[in-house]
Amino acid sequence: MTEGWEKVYDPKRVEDKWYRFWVEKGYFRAEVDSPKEPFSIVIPPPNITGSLHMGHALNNTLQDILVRYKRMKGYNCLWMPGTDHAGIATQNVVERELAKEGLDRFQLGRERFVKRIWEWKEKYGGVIINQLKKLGSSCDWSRERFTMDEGLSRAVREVFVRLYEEGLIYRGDYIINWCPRCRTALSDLEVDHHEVSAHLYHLRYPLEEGGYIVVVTTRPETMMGDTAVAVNPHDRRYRDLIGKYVILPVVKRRIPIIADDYVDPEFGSGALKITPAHDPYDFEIGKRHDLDVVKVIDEQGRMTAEAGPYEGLDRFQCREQIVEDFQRDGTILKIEDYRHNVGHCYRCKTMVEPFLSKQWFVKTKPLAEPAIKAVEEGRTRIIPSMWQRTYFEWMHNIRDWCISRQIWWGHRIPAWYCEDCKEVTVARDRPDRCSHCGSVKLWQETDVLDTWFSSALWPFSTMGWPNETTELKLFYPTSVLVTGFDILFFWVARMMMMGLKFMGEVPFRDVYIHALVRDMEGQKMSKTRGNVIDPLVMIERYGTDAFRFSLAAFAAQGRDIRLSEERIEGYRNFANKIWNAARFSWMNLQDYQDDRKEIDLAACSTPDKWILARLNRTIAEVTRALEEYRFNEGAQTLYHFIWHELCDWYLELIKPYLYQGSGGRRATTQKTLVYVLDKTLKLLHPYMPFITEEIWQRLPHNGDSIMVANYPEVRSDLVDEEAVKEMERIKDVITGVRNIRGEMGVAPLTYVDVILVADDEKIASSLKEHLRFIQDLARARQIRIAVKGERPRAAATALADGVEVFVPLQGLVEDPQMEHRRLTKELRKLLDELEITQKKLANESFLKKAPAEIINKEREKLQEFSSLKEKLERRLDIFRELAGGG
RNA sequence: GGGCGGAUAGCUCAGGAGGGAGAGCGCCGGCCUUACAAGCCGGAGGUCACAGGUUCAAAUCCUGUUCCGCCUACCA
Repeated sequence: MTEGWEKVYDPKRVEDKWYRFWVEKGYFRAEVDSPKEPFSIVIPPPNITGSLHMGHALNNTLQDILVRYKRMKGYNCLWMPGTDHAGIATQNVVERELAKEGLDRFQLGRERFVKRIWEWKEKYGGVIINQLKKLGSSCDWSRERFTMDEGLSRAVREVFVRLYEEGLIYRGDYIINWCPRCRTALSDLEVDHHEVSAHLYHLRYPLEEGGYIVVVTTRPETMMGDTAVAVNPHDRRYRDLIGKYVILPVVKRRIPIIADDYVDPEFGSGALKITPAHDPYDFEIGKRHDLDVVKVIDEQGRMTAEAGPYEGLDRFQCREQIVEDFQRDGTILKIEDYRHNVGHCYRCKTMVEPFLSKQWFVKTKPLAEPAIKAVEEGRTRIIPSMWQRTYFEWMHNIRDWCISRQIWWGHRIPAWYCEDCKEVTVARDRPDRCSHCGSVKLWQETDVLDTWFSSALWPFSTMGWPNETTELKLFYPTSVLVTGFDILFFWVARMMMMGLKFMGEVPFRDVYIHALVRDMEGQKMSKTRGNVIDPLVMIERYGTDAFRFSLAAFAAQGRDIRLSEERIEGYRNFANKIWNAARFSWMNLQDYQDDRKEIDLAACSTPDKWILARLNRTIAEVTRALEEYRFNEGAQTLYHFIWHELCDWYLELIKPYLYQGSGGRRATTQKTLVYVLDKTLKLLHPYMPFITEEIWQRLPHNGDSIMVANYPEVRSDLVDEEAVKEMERIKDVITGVRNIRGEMGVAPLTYVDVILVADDEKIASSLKEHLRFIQDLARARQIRIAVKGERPRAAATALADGVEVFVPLQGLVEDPQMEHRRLTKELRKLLDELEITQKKLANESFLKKAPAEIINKEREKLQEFSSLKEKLERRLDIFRELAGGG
């Protein structure tokens, strides 16, 4: 009888099946020759080293919801998938692998090492893609891209050359962030600052003419690189010393005392040691004062020959050693505890070293301006809008972007150096001769580009740029970018700059910034904290649909998500609820015949009309929510409609019609049921793709797949407000009786009698018409209906709109206290509300200034409350009488 | 130092273009009522952080305070 309809929904049996089906049917594919309006999203490409974490899961769930929704809405959808080569991260992974074999990349050499990474990529790089599929992502996999593809690499070279030719890429000596472990430069963004415990060392630097000056530093190991001591020009203490010399301890170098406004006289001793090679601001000061630059730390974080006796020591060992030595010889006057922020490599957590070296930079200001303007003018919207501020803040203070990396995995910079004239030739392809002297002795730059350089081109490079492709014409600018705020600067801002520069148009119309997923304590999930919840485990445990729905339900705008497994469990139950509602429907649709006709509202029962009205409200709400990226509101609306309206009420109400309704009534009910289920499943499909497809296919339906069916539209012609009001009254009566039963301890199986006293004939006849529902759902046997008739004395009371509900109960005469207490409680609540309303209406300025609509509403409330109050008090009198013995 | 966000039921959080406080989970009471015990019915529980202000009306708007969180920054 219920073949294949187990009592408990089993996601495992259906998910892979439908995913394969969709792929085989080609539903995920975008069309290049379609008249349909385009809708496009490029995926934030996950790193090839990555495996699916909560961030990916949320990010891709939201994208998939949007794409599935738009696809059903009739758009020609392109969801462009792909992966990122993740330069440093990937190189690190493969280096670790080598280390296990006792090798390092230098032993292998560049070529073999890069080959080794490609091999690794072929083997493991697709892991995350399969995980995305597991999540149900409906990307156009036939277009999958990789940032080191031939096509994308060509785009990278093209952009590099053009920027270079325009003078927007330059090469020069600057202080950059250097990771001594990765042995590469990092951009400012790739440095994580966090507070560490350290010390402030007060060092005594002897003056040439005798005496000394005290400088304060956190990094005594850099002192051999000092080339000046700076003081504030207005600092009286040192005014006389300006222009004098200090003899640097250890290396005995003679260095000047200079004056610079940068020095804060309030801090420390007011004298600052200047190490131009190892501090970004010292470097600036050095330039201003034309100071020497002495490097004392090398690219591996070890002391150089300039460090004299400390040569060869690691920078931290050197600090220990020098502190020990200086304590012994009295150079250190004082050591204070000190907490300050220090930069760390975002990939390997090593403390970064400000390091002077020759690097390639992008001049960002000219690129940032149009990107700022585009957002100001609303050509790109950032949602929620609070992130706009952050975007502007960063864009206005943008600094040049260091794009060269001293690693081997990545796009090698297309610049060639001439051995003869030492000049640089930048070209799309390897040049035959030096563009300056014509020499053929050329060697290519060994540095590669920052990974984010290629991802900045992603929205157009994936569509075939620099060729003028149909894809670009159709799908650029993309409709929306969905991403986390953590890469707003890294990625979004740079895509804006590059998109505007090379496409002359913004890369996306909307940017939807979603929250970060945290654990239940609000901590960022991380492997080191051990608080990671693995999405794949959640999928395994609760099913993809429940998991996706949870993420969407959590995704309120502008707030972080604290994921709790209990909530996921709750939505697993929701999936099961839907399954069982479908199961029930299926059982009652065995003889259903699709007459292919429109719903005839006139032929519908009141519950039918009610659910149709509620359905339409739901369609409107969910559609609005999705259009506004309010995923959680859509989820909430669906949850409430399906569980608390469709299941709790409608399915219960129609049981009598389905079980023993006469032919016509049963058929109409079936028709409405099929209609409502069909629309509901479609509404839900973007959130829960698998279970909706499974059920939809099992129930009467038209079409091959729910994922290419039309998304429901509001049908106001199917909304009958009168019927809704009528139904709500019946529901209130039922709830009233249930409440009495519950409160008075009537056993669930016991039938009660009910007396309904209606305010007027119309209400009475409506009640009469729907008697059956009250009998069934309130478990009432006899129901008497009267208009303003005599109220029974020994009966419990409930009130609904236009009707008083009485349930005569044995024992009420003997123990009237119970009902008295119940009514008193009701009355107390009512009186509070009544008082508020009365006060408002007694207030003259309210009557004068409030809109008529509100005043009317208050008046209606007053009427309603007064009438209820009267009724309640009348009942209370009776029970006071009974309690008091007359 | 600058910027941003949060503070609502025991817990996790919605809501908020100002007009009768919501959900899930948890809790209490009762039910295996033939779709579902991953369920059904009923119930309790909130001075919407604190102090001012605007308004006829503030959880919602404004100002300040406190406490949390995040981003950003060259005070050695």
